[in-house]
Amino acid sequence: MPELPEVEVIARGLHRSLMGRRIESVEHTDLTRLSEGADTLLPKLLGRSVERVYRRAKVLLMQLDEGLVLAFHLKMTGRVVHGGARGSEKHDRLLLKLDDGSMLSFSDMRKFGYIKSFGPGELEQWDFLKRCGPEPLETSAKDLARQVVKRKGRIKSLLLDQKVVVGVGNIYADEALFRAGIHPETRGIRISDVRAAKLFSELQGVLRQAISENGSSIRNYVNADGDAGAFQNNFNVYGRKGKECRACQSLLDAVKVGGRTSTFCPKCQLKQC
DNA sequence: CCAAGCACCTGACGGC
DNA sequence: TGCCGTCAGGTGCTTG
Repeated sequence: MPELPEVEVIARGLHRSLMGRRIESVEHTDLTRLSEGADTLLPKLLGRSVERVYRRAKVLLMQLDEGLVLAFHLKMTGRVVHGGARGSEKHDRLLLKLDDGSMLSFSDMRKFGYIKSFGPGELEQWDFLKRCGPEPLETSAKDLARQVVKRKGRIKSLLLDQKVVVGVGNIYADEALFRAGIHPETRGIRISDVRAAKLFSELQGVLRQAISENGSSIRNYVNADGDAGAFQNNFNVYGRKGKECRACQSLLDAVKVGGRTSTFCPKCQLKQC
């Protein structure tokens, strides 16, 4: 579900509300298909305190005491929400009670998401993170551009490739391509260095703006407090097929690129093969 | 190594 | 009302 801005907003919210909280009990688990069984995960959690919550790529990371780190990948429909006491709900996978009586829940309708735990020094050895490319907001647009201008793949797929750049999903890839005036099917190798740098500069802008507006809510996303984001009101193309381009009033079109719907303006984003 | 396509899962929605 | 196809914010595996 969430892309970089949504995970970042969740991480900041949880960091504020969970710092110093201790896990008192596990109220509910459905860890079927999660990477770790309840028998090994749950004993590690009891009595641990939260020291820091942060994000790397699209992964939410919770640093606990004794060097333990919990990693949450939300995939398409995962949620991590902190709030008042409540009973378990249909898609809850893990429900923790904290020492102030509040609850932390991880739920995921489609069950693509997962939780992994890491002991001291183990997080750095995690293959998933080792394979990840640069963070888009901590790398210059020029350096990011180098990753795509030699590649034969279509630019939309390259933006979604976490080895090229992390954190970008279907929404922000389409929005960045629109802002840069690049057709999603354009081959990386057909894009000049200057236009590729412009693309990543626009990507950085759209990601920053989305974070400042609490992320985008299409159907499932809510932040750590259970509130929806607002950036979906600023979409230029995502989910707007058949509507008028905000820049030129042409009707927006959509194609499948790498199996993902890619919405674009046929006039503002000319195809260059 | 790179590019592309399908698999994983549940639910919402539109057409008949 | 119900059945069927299609679609959904991501990634992993397999195939050329």
